[in-house]
Amino acid sequence: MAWADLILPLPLDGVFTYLIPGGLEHEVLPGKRVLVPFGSKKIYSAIVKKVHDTAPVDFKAKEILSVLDRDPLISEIQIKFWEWISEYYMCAEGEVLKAAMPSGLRLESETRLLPAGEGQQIHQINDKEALILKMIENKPLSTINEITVASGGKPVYGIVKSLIDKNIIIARESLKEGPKPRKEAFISLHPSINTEARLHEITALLEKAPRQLELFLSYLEISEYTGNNLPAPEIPKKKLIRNTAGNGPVKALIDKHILIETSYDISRLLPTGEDQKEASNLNVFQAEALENITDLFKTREVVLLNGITSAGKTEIYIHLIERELARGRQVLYLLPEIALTAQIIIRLKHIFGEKAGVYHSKFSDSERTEIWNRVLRKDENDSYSLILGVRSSLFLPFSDIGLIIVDEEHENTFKQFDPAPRYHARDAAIMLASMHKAKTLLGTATPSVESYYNAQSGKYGLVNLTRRYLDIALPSIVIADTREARKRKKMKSLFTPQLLEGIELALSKNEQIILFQNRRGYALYIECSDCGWIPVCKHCDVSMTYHKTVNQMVCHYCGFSSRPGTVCPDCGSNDIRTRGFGTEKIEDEISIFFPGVKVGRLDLDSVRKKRAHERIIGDFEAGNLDILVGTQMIAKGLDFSGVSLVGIINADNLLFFPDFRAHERSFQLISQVSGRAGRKTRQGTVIIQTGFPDHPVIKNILSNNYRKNYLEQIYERKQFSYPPFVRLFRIILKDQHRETVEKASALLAENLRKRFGGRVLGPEYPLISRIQNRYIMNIMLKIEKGVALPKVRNLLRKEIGQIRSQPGFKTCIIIPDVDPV
DNA sequence: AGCACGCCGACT
DNA sequence: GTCGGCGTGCTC
Repeated sequence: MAWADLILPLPLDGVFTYLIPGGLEHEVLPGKRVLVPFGSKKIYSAIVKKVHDTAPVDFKAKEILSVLDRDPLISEIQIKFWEWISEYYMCAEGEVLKAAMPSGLRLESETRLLPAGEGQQIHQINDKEALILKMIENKPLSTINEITVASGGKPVYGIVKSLIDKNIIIARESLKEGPKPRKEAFISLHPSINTEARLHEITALLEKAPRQLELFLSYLEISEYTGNNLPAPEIPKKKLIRNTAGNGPVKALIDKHILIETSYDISRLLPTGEDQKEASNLNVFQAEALENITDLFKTREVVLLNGITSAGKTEIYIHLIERELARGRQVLYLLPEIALTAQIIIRLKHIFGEKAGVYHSKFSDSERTEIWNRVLRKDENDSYSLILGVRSSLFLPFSDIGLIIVDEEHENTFKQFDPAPRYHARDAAIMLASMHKAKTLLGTATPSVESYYNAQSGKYGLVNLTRRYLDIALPSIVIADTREARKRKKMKSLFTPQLLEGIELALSKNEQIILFQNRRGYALYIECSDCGWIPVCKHCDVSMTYHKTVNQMVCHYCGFSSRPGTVCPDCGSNDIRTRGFGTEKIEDEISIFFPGVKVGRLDLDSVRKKRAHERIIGDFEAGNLDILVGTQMIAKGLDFSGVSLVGIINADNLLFFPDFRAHERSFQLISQVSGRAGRKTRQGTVIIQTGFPDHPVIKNILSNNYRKNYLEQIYERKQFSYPPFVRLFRIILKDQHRETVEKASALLAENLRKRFGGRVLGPEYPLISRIQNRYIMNIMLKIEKGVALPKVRNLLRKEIGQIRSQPGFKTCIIIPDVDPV
């Protein structure tokens, strides 16, 4: 056993074999991190995948420099899961590693070096080693990179390694490393001060130190402590010193043993124990659904819970989670980014307290590392056994999952697109669950066609929950025909008379309104009305969206922005107008039609700033806003009791989006948004503006008929060979030169057709044919059921490799995207 | 990905 | 004459 196959955090296929140096034989184990040299300069920390005794034949293995962990950091199941993701989604295992681990745990050439410290034997060291050692002694915690630079750019790892071997220096070990959790200081009274008499004594004692006295009294006031032999409450230090100058008095009182200061991890201070609530009792329909789920889990790995909005799915989840935790197993509750809101977090935190951890993309790396560690340390008192997280929380180091809940299962944001691995969190969750011998529950009001199909075919269990919690009436839906209104010249800007009346009525009754528009920005574009010139992004092939508040035109694909001129650069005309409309413009128009009304906006632009999202939602909840204008962000997981009207400004740009999922998505989105209307007591109203009131999807929405919509969709999918009847592979080609992508795509498509025939579609330019100066072409592969997928993948890999190896195509980026959404 | 090597154009 | 551009090959 002398070699180790390693996964390096690089987008390179396969593993890399390194020699295990003498002395490390028993330390190099699967799942541990090791430090290795790679290429001429770099040092990476890699994960050991396998240890073996097969000598490599066609290359000379380098040696592992050091082992970073005492115990494996990655379990066997995780390695298997990474392997599956990389195989299924056709990416390198290194790319999975990068997505899976917080970068804090992935030290690269940033590895810090330390002198080994006292009591070391004196070894013989040569001049070079002495020099490096000196550097490390002078500046402990230097990185390998820094030392390389300091020694004139010459590779130093050999020297570093021999110093590590001689135990003269050490690479900082994982056990000591990692970011410190953020702490918050709390102030309490010294335990000896616990009677009213003592309090009086202290007050007298502090007579001559007015500032300290003031502080002491202010503690008593805030904490409402009166001394009755009870322990004094801890209050946040921030709160105590808010009105005092500086830290001096606090320190003085601590020195006098009057106050004591304690620090806690901030993450433990999120809503916890004190107001912990019980899960509420289930109504008869929920109880029945719960029982059905339990029953189906006896025979199925996956159950789809199709529960309409407001049916109380979360309550059912809570009961299932409680049961699983009681069995000592872990639970993962996955939500799409936009649905993971404060509302749901607080609710679950109240019930599960410190057992529940939240994993969100907005967390800093140190917070992620902290969560990682708390999942890893199962069964310790600060460990998390329930994780509430976004798709990447699939990669947390669970050791024994009992249940994975995928809420809002139909959301396409569960599919990662940008960097590899391009995985679908719902599908990956099902795989992960099976590796843990756990069950998966998919929950949604509007199942994806794929999942519902699986439920119909018996592959998944299906549980319906059709009764709204407390029997709240469904909102009444009004279709406002924009074409008709336009014909009669009744349209006022973007609004039909129905919508304007609806808004007015709601406002008069002091009720709140949500307006949904699927586009952000002010205008979709600016146009010269004389020559038709439209400004386009100079890096991408899209027209620029005009944002009025900043007077900028912004490209929503690459973020490039520029200031619009007042004259057309093409023809010199100064008749430049805005066309189309986004959320910003609606916000603007509302204040014209309804002066004095308070309007808020919730879209990607308005929530860029940290906490802006919470602030806007909070304002709306508190009734400080009358109208909330937003994109799909408003559709998810929010529960506003004061809303009586939901307006959908333009359903048509959803319905006619050129994609085979457009109808499915329209139904889902409009249902979700509608669900925001009139939740608690009153019946709400939804007004949908469309030019096509007879469109089948609109009809299905009117009759609230998910099933009919599904049947229409599944029929189309079958007719035109789309998932779930076929499996899609999209191959994306990108290059800076139009000609290169076109030639490479044409050749790849031609070669693929030789193997797959008519299953190959394209190449085609996508809707946006150039992004960030790269031209893009897509080839689609439709593989019918029953064809062996590993074979397909191998052929695809081979053909892609074949194109990549040709001179002239070397610069072309070729990316397979499996099960694209 | 990141780095070295090597081959061509515009510069001190 | 050389500096630096990118196209290409390689990394255990």
